[in-house]
Amino acid sequence: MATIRDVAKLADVSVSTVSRVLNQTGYVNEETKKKVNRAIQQLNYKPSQIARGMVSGKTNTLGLIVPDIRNLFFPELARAIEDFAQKMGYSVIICNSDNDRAKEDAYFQLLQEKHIDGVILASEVSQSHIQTLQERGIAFLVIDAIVHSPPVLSVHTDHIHGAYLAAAHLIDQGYRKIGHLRGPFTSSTANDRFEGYCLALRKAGIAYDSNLVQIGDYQIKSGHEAMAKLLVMREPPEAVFAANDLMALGAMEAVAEHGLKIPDDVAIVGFDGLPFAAIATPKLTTVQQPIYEIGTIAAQMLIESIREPQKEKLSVVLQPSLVIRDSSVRKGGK
Amino acid sequence: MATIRDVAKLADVSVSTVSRVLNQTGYVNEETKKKVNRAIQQLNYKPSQIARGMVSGKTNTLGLIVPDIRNLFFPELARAIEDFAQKMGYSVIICNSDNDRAKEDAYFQLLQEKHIDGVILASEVSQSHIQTLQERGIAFLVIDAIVHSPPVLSVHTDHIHGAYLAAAHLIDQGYRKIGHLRGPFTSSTANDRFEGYCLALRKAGIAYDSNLVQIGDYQIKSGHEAMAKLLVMREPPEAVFAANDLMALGAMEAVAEHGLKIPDDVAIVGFDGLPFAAIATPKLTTVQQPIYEIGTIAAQMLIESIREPQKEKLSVVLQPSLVIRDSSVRKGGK
DNA sequence: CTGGTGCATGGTAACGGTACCATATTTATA
DNA sequence: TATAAATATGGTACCGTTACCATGCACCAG
Repeated sequence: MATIRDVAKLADVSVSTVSRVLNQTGYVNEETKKKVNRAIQQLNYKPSQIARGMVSGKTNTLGLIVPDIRNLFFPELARAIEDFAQKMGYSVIICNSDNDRAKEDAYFQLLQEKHIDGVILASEVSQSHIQTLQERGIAFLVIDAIVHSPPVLSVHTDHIHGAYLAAAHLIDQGYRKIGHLRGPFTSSTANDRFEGYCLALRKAGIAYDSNLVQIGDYQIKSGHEAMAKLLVMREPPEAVFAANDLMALGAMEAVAEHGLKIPDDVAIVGFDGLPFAAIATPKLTTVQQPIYEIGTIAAQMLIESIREPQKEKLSVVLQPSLVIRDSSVRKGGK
Repeated sequence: MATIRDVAKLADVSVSTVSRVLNQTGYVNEETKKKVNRAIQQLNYKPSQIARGMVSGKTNTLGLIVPDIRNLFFPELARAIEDFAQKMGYSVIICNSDNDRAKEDAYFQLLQEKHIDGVILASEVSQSHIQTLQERGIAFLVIDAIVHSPPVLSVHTDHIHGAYLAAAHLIDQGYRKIGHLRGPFTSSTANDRFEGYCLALRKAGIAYDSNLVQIGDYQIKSGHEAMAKLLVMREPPEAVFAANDLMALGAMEAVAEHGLKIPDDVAIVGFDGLPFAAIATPKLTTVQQPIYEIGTIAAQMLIESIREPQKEKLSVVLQPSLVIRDSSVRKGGK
């Protein structure tokens, strides 16, 4: 690999001059500039980002920590982040944490050793890792997570409002006995979505019935099981709001197994707006999260914060929207 | 950030000694080692991978070029690669090429500037990029692609055999008039799958009928359109082998729109074995690619090749398997 | 007693850039 | 015409490591 010194020699100038041409700083004569560029071309010279990083302390690299890139929410998010980052001259290293403390620790070690400029945390966040980042002065941003310490960059969806829209839609369709398949108590999004569900009921004057709320873990199987429990009740709900699309899908399977029809016997609404919701049978009504937008904004805010560290740490909330499809609308009306 | 000099000063030894402790090279007295480790702990010192890269020319970083991480095949692949890489001390930078030449060029520029140790190409590969990598001495491996130049590391699925399994299965079910929704001519996997389809027909003594073969682009919509064309024929096929699961899904939609039932009126088989195939309605019979395994083997081979560049460049072929579900099996038999 | 060998440690030149200072030379300004 | 300002270029320390060489000491064999 050619170095800046090779270029300097070939162009018969000093390394300083080459550096100036490269970075467009200081004064360089037009003729000289051409000479240098010719040499660069000729040697197919590419400045080493490692050496640059050595001097500047910057690597133009971001870390993205997700639980598992295979979870359908994350490829879309990763794509958005990568798109924006690439446009701004950053590359993205992906880290699958599995929400596992040991793995996270290993990644944090790595990100520090590699002098990553910033991190997007789309996984669960532990207080101690946040602290590490703050102490080390590494820029970071959390997605959909609650952080108790001082102001921190964050982006989230308004899960409460989204869940409210979902439940209100079912109420609007005439249902009164509405079940909810909620996510784990440890998940703030699950708690928010549950809250939105309660809010809609309260607003409609419907009494909360804890028997209608089942707990799952955001996976298909748990949705299946939770729904099965509801279906064996003496008076099962006629409509169910699942806390995410995966659980909604599991619920749909359970309903089919019980020989019931969606939406005629049971209406179902999901949450997330993953692509498969549109192609499920029947097509799933769901609360659409603006995933790509979340990713873009996250990347944008993070990069801004890297470039102007003293700037105020903002928190952005995005609104989801209800996408009404077949799974929640009876053909002949209620 | 503490440097090796800070550690040396605190431990009252030379940087050489600290370096020796860090890398476990040369002689270091037990006592001294302890003293140094204590200093490292105390300062929370992490050796800079940038500085190390500066000296060694290695970055312990891999590039993964995919068309689009949102294509369901790739998250699984990426996860496998990342898992193995992480275990071996490498990080992975993802690049979405969109099979776009300009974007690929930009990434290649980047990977060179960042001194990436190796690249996995799961996107289309241009001859000139291969050449660049070879000239620069950057290790690389291609997945599911044909490379015409000298031996190159590669992993692929036996698409011909997989497609053969799919078509043979339909023949086995008693179908004789079997359609095929193929992928683009520019895709070697599409050509292979088409070949496997032809092979099965030939073996069963069924004449090839070009009217039964429609072309798509591996997306849902094209599967839908291609299937629609087949359904309006005077004598539409009773069974269709779609070149991937996405097109199979589109085909299923088209069948439903025509008021026909799967598998009673039309049997369908897909290819890839993506998660949603198992949860589609009806559940889709498909040729399962060992995606995670492909990724693991790819990462393993690439890292080996980085560490021993002179080693022979191997080509590994993995066998897919047919997963028979509801979309291709008539309840009462044919 | 001399010299080789194993152990332990230190000093310092790279690696490939950038930043900063020094030194012309030309041009504009008082 | 003297002097400042703008233009153009070169020299080199430094970023944080590692690799390599040098040095010193203890021990043992000849």
